[in-house]
Amino acid sequence: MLRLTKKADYGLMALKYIAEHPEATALSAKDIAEAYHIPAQLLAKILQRLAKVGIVKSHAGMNGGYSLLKDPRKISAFEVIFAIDGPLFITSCFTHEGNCDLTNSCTIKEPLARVNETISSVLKNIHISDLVEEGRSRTVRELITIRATSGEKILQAT
Amino acid sequence: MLRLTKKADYGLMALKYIAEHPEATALSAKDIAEAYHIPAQLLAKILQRLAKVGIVKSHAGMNGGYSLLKDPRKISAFEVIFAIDGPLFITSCFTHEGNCDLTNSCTIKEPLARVNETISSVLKNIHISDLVEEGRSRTVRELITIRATSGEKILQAT
DNA sequence: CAAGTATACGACCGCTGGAGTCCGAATTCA
DNA sequence: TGAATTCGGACTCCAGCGGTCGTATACTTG
Repeated sequence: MLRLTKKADYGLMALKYIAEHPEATALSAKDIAEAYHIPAQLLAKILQRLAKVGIVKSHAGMNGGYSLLKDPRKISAFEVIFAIDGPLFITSCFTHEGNCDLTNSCTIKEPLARVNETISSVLKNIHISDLVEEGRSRTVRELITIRATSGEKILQAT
Repeated sequence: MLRLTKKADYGLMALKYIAEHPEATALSAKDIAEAYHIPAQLLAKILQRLAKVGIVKSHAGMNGGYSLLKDPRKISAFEVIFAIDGPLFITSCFTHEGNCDLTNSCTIKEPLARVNETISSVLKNIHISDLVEEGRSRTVRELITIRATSGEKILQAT
């Protein structure tokens, strides 16, 4: 019902991969792409965008590639997705300032904006350092249960 | 970054409208569409799908239309969106059973599935009765702050 | 310096899926 | 019977995603 673009997916995967290899000074887009079996050219464009935002640094030339510019614990999934896909909101007619062509008729927008904010905060609280850790330890199950109860708390507020 | 389809939007708006007019035995798709300035034919198809699932009842013939079949407090935004858009997940390669073509390479999927669950639970806890109320009273601001703190709780768990 | 490797970036394209339309049939009320 | 309405399939239109290509540029190494 809600879809994340493949580009954002690839971006997160690539960042995770780089974070997992701190010993390498730079990893080429080609190498990362081969590791995940995704098109190299596409991944390169994604990494370029991440470089523009300052999440990643690019090294041209031989033995070049990309390296993290920020602490993995400081890179949230939100900013990655934002950098790649741009600002898209859950409600179709929601701009940065929340304008709607039919302000009076779209009374649904307010509660949906709340949902939008919830999703944003969740994504902001997930960092690529989390992705690296979860690949090894099995804390995922616990987190899911925690997540479920917190969801109920939101309900009770209504 | 995450988009809800217009159809789902329209469906929620229509259900809210019907819930706001309990005195009417049946509201035609045309009437609802005109109230919100949305294409009537499209809304009709949306309501048909909601009728199939049992959320709404259809009355053919003159003075026909649609009426709620369930208590507005028992209709969650989740089931409405699910009925209209079908099962779409945040990760592109996530089926009902969670299969992925590259199981080993897509290590990102687990944490994203958690996000997916979070969104689901939030949507399950929003009912169209909430939409009706929020259109009048100003409880939205409070709810947003509550939501923000609960998001932080999810963070702390990591 | 020259060759080779990598990023940088814009142009391009196929295609899926969302948004919306059209039309004929069935149903019901006046 | 006729008007209003739902029902449902088929259809068009088009934006945007996913992906490719080609060229320019930057850097490293021999």
